[in-house]
Amino acid sequence: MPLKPSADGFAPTLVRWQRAHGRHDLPWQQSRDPYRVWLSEIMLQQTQVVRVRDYFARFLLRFPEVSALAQAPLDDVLALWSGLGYYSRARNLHHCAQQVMAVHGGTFPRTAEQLQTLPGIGPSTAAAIASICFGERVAILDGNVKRVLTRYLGFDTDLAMASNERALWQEATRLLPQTDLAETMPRYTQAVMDLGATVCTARKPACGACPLLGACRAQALGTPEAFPVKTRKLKRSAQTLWLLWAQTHDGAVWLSQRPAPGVWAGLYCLPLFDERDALMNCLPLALHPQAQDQPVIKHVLTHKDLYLHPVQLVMPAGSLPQMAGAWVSANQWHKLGLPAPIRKMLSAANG
DNA sequence: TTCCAGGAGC
DNA sequence: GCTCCTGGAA
Repeated sequence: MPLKPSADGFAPTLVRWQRAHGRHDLPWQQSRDPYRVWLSEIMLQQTQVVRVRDYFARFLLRFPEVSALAQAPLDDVLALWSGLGYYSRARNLHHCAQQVMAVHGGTFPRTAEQLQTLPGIGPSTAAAIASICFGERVAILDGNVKRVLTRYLGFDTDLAMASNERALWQEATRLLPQTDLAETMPRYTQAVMDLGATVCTARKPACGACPLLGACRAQALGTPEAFPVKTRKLKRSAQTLWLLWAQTHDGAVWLSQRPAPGVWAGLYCLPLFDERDALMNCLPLALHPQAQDQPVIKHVLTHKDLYLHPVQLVMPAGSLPQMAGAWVSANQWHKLGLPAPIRKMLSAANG
């Protein structure tokens, strides 16, 4: 008997499907320890599973529990996070660990409502932790789930409007399991994430392998890829930045820490300038002939194209007193938190 | 080369 | 409503 796009049968179908066809081998699935689930959920925000695996393992090795993370210097956390992107997540992660220690006595709160008060934990992440670890009946609504639900329901209003997003959240709550919550909620939450990641994909969804086949509105319409509907007014601007790439003969580079708000906040970076003149004005005149413009690197952010112009300068050791920063030896900068394009550029030049 | 997925904070 | 990053797919 085919399902109707109603609440009946939706959750049980997904729970059964998860048992047989969901993912069970992810490292953070081996326990319902809130620390591990929290750590993985923060890393999985805006980031694919394949990229998270190694970072998760390294973090857990270095910080086996929340107290270790709370005690670590922020620089260590950023260094370990380097390359994963969206560095405010790392700063919030650290801040959250400290708050769990200071405010909650080292134990994560057990409800989504309380979890949401912690830094870096929004409504969806709070629901993920509360449902997986504590069986609370709360709905996650990340990108995967929006896709699954809008397709299943044929939900075709614009999610860019807050009222429509709220309506979808209500639908998500209506579709949750009704019974045996301690047992079904963790598996249901995992099921919608798994279905969105492996079957109900953004492009070329594998409708033939979907347990909701026959009940899904979008599949019946033949236009699954038309969901979810979200108008975006993304105007991407361009910005040129000049990088002072000062290097000694033995491979040390001049690095300074990025200020708190803005791109790459808290990371170590080559000094950045808006204009080439501003960069050159920070150098002694005698060094100007040594300056060599390197090929432009294009680095794309969500809504900004960065054009990075490195100006390389090999010079004797000695300080560059006109600007903040320090010489960092090749052994040391490898271990620092660096933006991905900077790390890549330095590594290509120095092996 | 361009396009795109992916939540929280402010 | 705007800001934040990256790598893989098209």
